[in-house]
Parts: sequence; C-alpha cells; structure tokens
Amino acid sequence: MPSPKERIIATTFELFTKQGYNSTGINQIIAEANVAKASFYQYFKSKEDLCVEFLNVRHDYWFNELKRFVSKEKEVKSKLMASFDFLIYMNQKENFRGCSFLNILSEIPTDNVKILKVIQNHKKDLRNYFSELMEDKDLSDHIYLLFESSIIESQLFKSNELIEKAKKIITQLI
Amino acid sequence: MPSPKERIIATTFELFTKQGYNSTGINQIIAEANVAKASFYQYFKSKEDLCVEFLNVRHDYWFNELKRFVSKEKEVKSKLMASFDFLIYMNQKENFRGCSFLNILSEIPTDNVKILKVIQNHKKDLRNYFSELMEDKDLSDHIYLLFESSIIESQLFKSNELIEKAKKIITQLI
Amino acid sequence: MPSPKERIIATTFELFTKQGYNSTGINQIIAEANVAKASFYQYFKSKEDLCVEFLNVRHDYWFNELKRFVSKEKEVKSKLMASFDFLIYMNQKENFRGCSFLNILSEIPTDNVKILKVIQNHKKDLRNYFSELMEDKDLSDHIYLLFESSIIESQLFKSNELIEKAKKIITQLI
Amino acid sequence: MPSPKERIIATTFELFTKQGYNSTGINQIIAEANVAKASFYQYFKSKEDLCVEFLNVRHDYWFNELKRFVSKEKEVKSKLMASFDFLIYMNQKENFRGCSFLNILSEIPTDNVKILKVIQNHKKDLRNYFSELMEDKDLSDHIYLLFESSIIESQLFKSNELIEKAKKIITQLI
DNA sequence: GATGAATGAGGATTCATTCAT
DNA sequence: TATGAATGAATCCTCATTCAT
Repeated sequence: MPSPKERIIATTFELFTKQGYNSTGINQIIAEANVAKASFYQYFKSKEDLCVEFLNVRHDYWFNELKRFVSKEKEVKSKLMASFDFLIYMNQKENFRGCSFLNILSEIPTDNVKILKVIQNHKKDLRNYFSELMEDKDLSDHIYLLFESSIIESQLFKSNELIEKAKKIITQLI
Repeated sequence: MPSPKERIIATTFELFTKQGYNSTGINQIIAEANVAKASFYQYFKSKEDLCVEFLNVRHDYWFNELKRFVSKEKEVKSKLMASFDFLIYMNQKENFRGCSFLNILSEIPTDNVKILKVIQNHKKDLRNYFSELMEDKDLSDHIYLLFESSIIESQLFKSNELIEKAKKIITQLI
Repeated sequence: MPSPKERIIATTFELFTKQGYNSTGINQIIAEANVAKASFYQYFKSKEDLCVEFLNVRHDYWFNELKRFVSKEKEVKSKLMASFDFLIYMNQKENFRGCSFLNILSEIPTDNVKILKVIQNHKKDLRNYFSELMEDKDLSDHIYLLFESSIIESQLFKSNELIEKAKKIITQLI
Repeated sequence: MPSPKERIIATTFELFTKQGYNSTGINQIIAEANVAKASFYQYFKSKEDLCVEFLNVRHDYWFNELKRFVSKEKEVKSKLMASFDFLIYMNQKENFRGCSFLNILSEIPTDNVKILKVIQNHKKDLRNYFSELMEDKDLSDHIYLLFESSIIESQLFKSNELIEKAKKIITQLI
C-alpha cells in the first residue's frame, strides 16, 4: 500500500481533475485517500499548497502524456496533428473536463499569485513546446492560440468538432 | 430607487463579474443590494437561478457593448480589429477578469445542464457574430478561435500581448 | 421560550463563567443553548465578538449584584466591608472562579486590543467605585489594590482567608 | 549543544512566558527546540507534565532573579522597595506579561489539582518571602497583597503606575 | 536513547436555503 | 408583496498524542 502522501496526491489528482478545485473538499480527499486529517496537514499546510502540488503533478503528467503521444511522429506537421489528436484522446479519457490549469484559474481569487504563477508557467511551457517545433515564432504562437481555444471549446460543447476544425486550419497554414 | 429585483440583478452583475460565482455569497448580494433575504428567494428560487439570470443580463450587456464599440467601423477588416480592441477595452475596464461565461463554466459541476446551455448559447452567438461578418465559414471560425484564446490568455497573463498578436495574425490572413 | 440570542447569551454567561473562555467551544454553546450554528453567527460575527458581549453582560451583572449587596449599608466603612463580603458571597456562589475579566485577560493574546479595552474599562469602573466612596484617592486606590488581590488569592487557594485578612487590614486603616 | 530535554525546557520557558500556555502548541515547541516529537514524549508524558516542569523552572528563575535584584539592599524598607522595582524591571524585560503562575491559573480547568498545587506553592513561597523580612505577619501579608495586585494591574494596563502607588503606600505604612 | 510518520477528535467559521409572520 | 429570524450541513484547519522502527 502506498504511503499516505502518495495516496493523498493520487486521490487529489483524480478528484481535482474530475470535479475541480472548489467542489472538492479536504474531507472528501482524506476519506477517499483513507488518511487521517492531521496526516494530510502534515504534508500540505493548506489546500492552496495541495493545489500547487496538484498542478505540478498534473503538469508533469500532462506533458509526459503529450510527448509520449506525439513521439511516434517524425515530421513537424504530423507532430502538430498528433498534438491536437492528443486533446481528443484526453477528452475521451477525462470526459471533456478541459484544462485543469485554466479551470483552476477561474476558481481562484484573482490575487492568488502563488497559484497564478504555476498556471502561467504551465502555459509558457506549452507555448514553448510549439515554438520549438518550428522556426516561425508567429506561426507557433498562432498554433498555440488555436490549441488553447480547441481545449476550451471542446470542454464547453463536449465535442471535438472545433479541434478537428483547428486541425484543418493548421493543415492549410503550413 | 429601483425595485428590489433590479437592485439584486445590478449587484449580482457587479459582484459575479468582479469576484466570480463561488466567491460571491448570497449574503453579500442581499447586503449590498439592500434587500431582504426572503425577497431574494421570491425572485430567484436558487443561486443557480440567479446565475442564469446573470448570464442572460451579461450576454445582452456584453454584445451591446461589443456592437456599440464596433459600430463606427465600416469595413469587415476594421470591424474585426475593433472586436479585438474591444477585448483590450474590457480588460482595462474589468481588470483582466476574462470571460464571465467561461469562468462560470469552470466553477460549476459538469452536470449542470441548465447553466451549461446558457453558456453554450452565448458562445454560439459569438461564433455567429463572426460568421455574419464574412462568407467564408472556415475563416470566421478561425477568427472565433483566435478570439476565444485571446480572452483566456490575456486573463491568464494579465496582458494584452496575445490579443495584439492575434490582430496581427488576422491582418495577414485576410 | 427566550429568543435564540438570549439563550446564547445566557448559556455563554454560564459556561464562560464556569469553564473560562478557551475551554468553552462554540459547539458546546450552541448545543446547550439549543440553537443552530448559523443562528449563532447571525448574532455574533466571531467568538471574540461573543466574548465582548459576555464581558459587557458580566460587567452589568457584577456591578448590579455588588451594589445591591452593599446597598443596605449606610456608612463608608460598612460599605467597604460589605464589598469584600460580596467577594465571599460570589466565591461561594460561583465556586471560587475568580474574576472573569482577569481570567480572560490571561487567556487572550496580548495584542487583542478590543477585548483588552473592555477589561480595562471594567477595572477602571471598579477603581472609581472605591474612589467615589471616600475623598482620599490614595486610600481608595489602596483599597482597590487589596480588593483585587483578594479576588485572586481566594481563587488560587479556594479560600476566603485573605479576604478576611484584607477586611481586617482595612478596618485598621480607616 | 545542549541535550534535547534542555532544549525543550529552554524553548518552553521562552514560549510559555511570552505566549502563554494554551497559545503555545507542542508542535511549535518541538520545532523551535529542534527535537523529535517522540523525544518530547519521552521526557514529558503530557503537556500538563511539561507545564509543571515549566512552573518549577520558572519558580527557581523568578526567585533567583528577585533575590539577586534585592541582594544589594540592606534595610527592610529598601528591600521592599527593590522588590517592587523588580516588578518594573520584569515588566520591561518581559513586556508586561504578568505572572506566569496566575496566567496559567486562568488557563487551566479548575479541577487540575496537579498544576494548581505548584502555583499555590509558588505563591506560598512569595508570601513567606515577605513574612521573613519582618516580624509583623499582618504587615507582611498586607504587602504581599499589594505586591500581587501590583503585578496584575500593571499587566492589565501595561503600566507601572500602580506599582509606584503601592511603593508609596508601603513607604507610609512602615 | 532517539526518531518522524500517522492519528482522530475537535476548533471556528460560511454556505445556500426555508420558515413563520 | 415583503420580511428577517432560524436552520444544519459543509467549509478549512489545529490540537495533543501514540505508534512502529
């Protein structure tokens, strides 16, 4: 059996991803992780702290999954297509829950700098991910923007339609 | 003095826009609207109900402001530019609070169909807004997607940088 | 049946007097007052607030009891003796719980100015009470100091011995 | 580096004196003493136990300081004055925190005999301290009572005014 | 002799909502 | 129609203590 801390993180990952930040209480986390309340607060001094941990774990998980998913592709264009297909894959896997980072962005007070920074860094890395695939920075930003809206729109409409449309657009751009 | 219902709606508009849905309690609303609690529940049978009302009011407000902002422009291209400038205008006015609809999308449980529909309709109208400006549906969707990410990214980074970049991209597209 | 607010105050009075401030939880208060938790927070925005209310009620109660107890005496000297006898009376009635004000002084953080002021005012009133009984301010302060230690010592030793000694001392002073 | 037990006692001394009993958690003590939790419970089977130890240490410290402070005086009267000056000295040193013993008396449940006895013994020793300075037992008790209220009043008002007044009173008594 | 991970009962407070008037 | 008192479940968090190693 994994350690309490590991169980907390695993449970948090699952619940924050599925239900979001505000809808998930500490009580539910410790109940499902089968951990004492005080154990929880030994590892995370606040829910905000846990949120940061979650976002870090999610960051690693998400980029690893993305890179694994894209790894079989050799050309830039097919890497791009695979990146968008990754969104479709994740939507199916996670039931169109959208981007955990943007979701939490909407859930926290605007002055929560600590969490904001983590979210910003995640998106900076994503923007970098595209810029490293090609030389034209304007183009990579263009694709980044389409990628971002693809996530949101598919979350909102619980449909991959606009992801497919983005793919089509990009095909024509390159 | 406006009626209780009007005062509730005005206060809700202000608070939901500024603080978000979950961070705004019923108590704060009725206190600032100077309305009795039971009066509140006479007009809105739940907070969810109020949310729907808010989104409807916000929808009208937002589109009216957008259209007013763009109305002075005659050509399609300048209308598009003005639309993105509207985002910059709103960011300044509302302190980079982003899109109320997408924010609430992240704040509610995924199974809240009632609210979801209202948000979807808002975005359908927005997508239509662009498609009515031009014949090429692929192009209008393309612009719609850039518009959506422009909102989000400027909220996240509290900066209009990517709005400007989207404008540049669109200039080159057309 | 008294109103919830009255029941809260009555219960608080009883519990704070008997158990002290920190040892009395909100839960116990609302349970014994038979009041809903939210009702409590409707009337008192915090436990600190309740404490201030308690001290005010206690202040009135204590001085009224004191004055009532002393009222039958005509001469200064016998009024003084009665004042000290009042301590004996209260010790018996409240089981040597000492002074609620001084007890709470020890229980709160030193920087809690709000509560501190209430305690200070209570003691200023007591000091005034003695100074109004006689012309010699030094003498009245002298007696005030003996009165204060009488309270404390009888609380500490659960005995009225030093109250009696103070009475004897004062008899010789005057 | 001192032993764990010594570090615990030193830290406890500092924190209990500064913050009081209830406001000081075991966690803070072991953290600042740099000691493992289980080590703590090896030396002290409960917080109550630690409290007793603290009071004993404080007792020795306080009387040693008092005697040192007074030692240079030869006459009874000047010894008394020095004793009261010691309170002023301590108030300045410890920021008007009052008497640790009386503070804890207010913080513990009334039925805690174990701690109560320690506090009583401390005060008995203090009463003895004065009675050993002079033959008249009534007078020494009188001074003891003024001493006690001097501590309390200066704690309450964060002022040495009433200590000075007590000194003046005593000067006239002798 | 010394450790630190793990505990569960309890702390104060806020929430959206309903009731009797 | 309009009120405001009253509700109870839920929130995040802290406490002193014990356990196996």
